[in-house]
Amino acid sequence: MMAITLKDVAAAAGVSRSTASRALSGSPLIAPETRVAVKEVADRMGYRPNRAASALRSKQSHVVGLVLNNLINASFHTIAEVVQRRAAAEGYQVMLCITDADPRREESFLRTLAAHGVDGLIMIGTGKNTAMANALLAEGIGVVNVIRAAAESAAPSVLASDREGAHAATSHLLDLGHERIGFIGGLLSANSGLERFAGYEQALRERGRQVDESLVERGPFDSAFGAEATERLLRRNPEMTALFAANHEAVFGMLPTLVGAGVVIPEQLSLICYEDIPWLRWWQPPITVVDNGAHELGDLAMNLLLQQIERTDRSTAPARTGRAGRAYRVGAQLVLRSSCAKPAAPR
Amino acid sequence: MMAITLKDVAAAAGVSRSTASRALSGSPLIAPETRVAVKEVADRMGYRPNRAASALRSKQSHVVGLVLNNLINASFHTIAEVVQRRAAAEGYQVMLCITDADPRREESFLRTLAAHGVDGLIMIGTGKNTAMANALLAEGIGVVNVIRAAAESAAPSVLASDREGAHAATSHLLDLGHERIGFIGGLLSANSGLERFAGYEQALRERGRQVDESLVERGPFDSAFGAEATERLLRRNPEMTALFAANHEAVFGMLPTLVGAGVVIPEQLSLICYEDIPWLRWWQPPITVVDNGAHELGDLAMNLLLQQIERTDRSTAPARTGRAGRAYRVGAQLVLRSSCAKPAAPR
DNA sequence: TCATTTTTTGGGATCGCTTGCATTAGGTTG
DNA sequence: CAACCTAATGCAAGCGATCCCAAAAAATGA
Repeated sequence: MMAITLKDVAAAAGVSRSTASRALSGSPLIAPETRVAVKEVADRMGYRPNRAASALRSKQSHVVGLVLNNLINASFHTIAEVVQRRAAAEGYQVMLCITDADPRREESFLRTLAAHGVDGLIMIGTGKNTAMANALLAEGIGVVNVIRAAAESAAPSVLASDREGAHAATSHLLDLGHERIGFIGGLLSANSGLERFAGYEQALRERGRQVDESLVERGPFDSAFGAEATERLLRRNPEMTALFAANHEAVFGMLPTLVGAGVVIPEQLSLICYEDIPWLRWWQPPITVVDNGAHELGDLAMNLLLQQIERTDRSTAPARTGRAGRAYRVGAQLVLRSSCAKPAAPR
Repeated sequence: MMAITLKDVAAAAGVSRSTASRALSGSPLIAPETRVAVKEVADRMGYRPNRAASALRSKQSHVVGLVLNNLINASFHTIAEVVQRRAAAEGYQVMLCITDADPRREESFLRTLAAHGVDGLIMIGTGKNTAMANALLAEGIGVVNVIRAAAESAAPSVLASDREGAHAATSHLLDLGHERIGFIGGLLSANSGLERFAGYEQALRERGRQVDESLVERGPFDSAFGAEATERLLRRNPEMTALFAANHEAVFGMLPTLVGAGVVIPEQLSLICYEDIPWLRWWQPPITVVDNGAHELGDLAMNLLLQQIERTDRSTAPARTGRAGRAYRVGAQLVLRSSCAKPAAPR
């Protein structure tokens, strides 16, 4: 069961292999009638070009790598979907790599992707393999960082606006007249955790207020923490009138706890969550959220990657080595729904 | 910036290309010392074998395809994660294909995957391209169906136990003494929708009861439908004491609606949901669910695929053509939590 | 020691495609 | 009509690995 090769098509069409190749790959130096004829024969025979051979010879695999922590997280699988869709639309396939944020696994994937000759890769990286990523870039492999980017990265980055998003959410609550606003966030070791807290702090400062650490809970990105943190905050701060959940995974634990504690939203507590997880829209009441723009992050990343690939395509010169990669920001959007109101007893 | 090739490694190690190749690919016919020496040189030089060349010559790409509807659905991205992890652990890369359940896109992906020379593929298919999938199988490309499988498929299938899961859930509610059990399900056009309804019906029948269509809501797999369906059921059936949500996406709309309507679980309504979405465990009260075993589905699928790949590896004979592929079932598990109780007023 | 077997290595063809260069066909111009 | 140019095609050389087959080296036995 030997597969049909270009040679077979050429023979059947009565042309040489070169001509057949040019006809199918859209080269301009070929007679239009020849092209049509060859294409027709190829179709009829069910010819499938051998990508491995093509990649070997032309140094173009039409494959891009996607390196990320996991697919459970909503932002991540949204990005993965967007990237895959755009890639497919442009004639590229996507190689999926899940790192669990482990630098060693990440490094191994980078090597493997390079071995597979990917034309480029998009990474939500750990920041620990920037040197290697830069080396790949210098070799002519496109690289785009998403969400996280080390300062030394020579590749362009698409970043979320964590600080701005948190700032907008906190400001909105302050505008409504809230004084005691709880904050459930990620660990300060995580970049997004740091930035969101900074946004919260900045908004308070701008109104001449200070962060009250008794209103702050920081922990891992998971539901169990969300549940515990919520309980602690409620117990410790009976006078808390608003809550900003900046740790998106914690929301899974937080909402049920609030319901269980009989807290009425927004009458007793105003609430804003980070990340627009679909079901938050269906909650009763619908929850106001900060949309971090996962869709746009993926889309822009793919655009930048395609740009790089096209560029290295035409000129063999590797794309701008040395210079630090430009950073693009995707805005965070405050999506107003019904979980926020004026505090019950405004001062 | 030419990459290091096997030739370079061989030269540096003072051996021939054949020897170097054998040393690195774990062939048994080579002196142990030579192997060590060559490996060391390769390491030191940062040699990365060119997979395209390797694939071209050896007909083994070490890439598998994964074809599925989307990554938003929890079962799907869980399966994707498991498959990717297992694949990576076994030295395979995963090419991700998102079809949106569109047969035309699916066909295009199958062609492309074949063109890329994948060693095998796992598909949550539409069932409309079985002929093509069978052809690929005959060509020696491994194929495994997941969740859905056409009868004519020659590839093995890993199926969920939708009917059994629904049967277990309904039986549990009947055991508790419930008489009027609502059903929110998927459209009968979807296979899982059909099967889950069948399980619900069968459980009722076994106790000598009939399906009351006024207790049944069927619709698309989305939150909006879940919200509306819940509202309709509550309005239409004040005497309904239990609810089985067999349409996992609908749950996002259903739960908030129940809360909004002030329905107390499980005192006023017992509830079971299909699919173990993480946050259902954190709900107040924690929701009893049917776990469809997404994790196991992915794991088993990958095992079967690897088996096929190994097999076609040794003997060139294509794996059992003609015969219909064997079907494996992954059991559904009723995970008891706190959302079910005896009906308030048992007869 | 020499013939014979076994183990290890090297030579070179080959996988299927792309691409630089040579060639031919067809058209234009002085 | 020769001379020349352009457009279309063909030839053949690789890309970097693998692997058959033969050669060399090492081990074994008589």
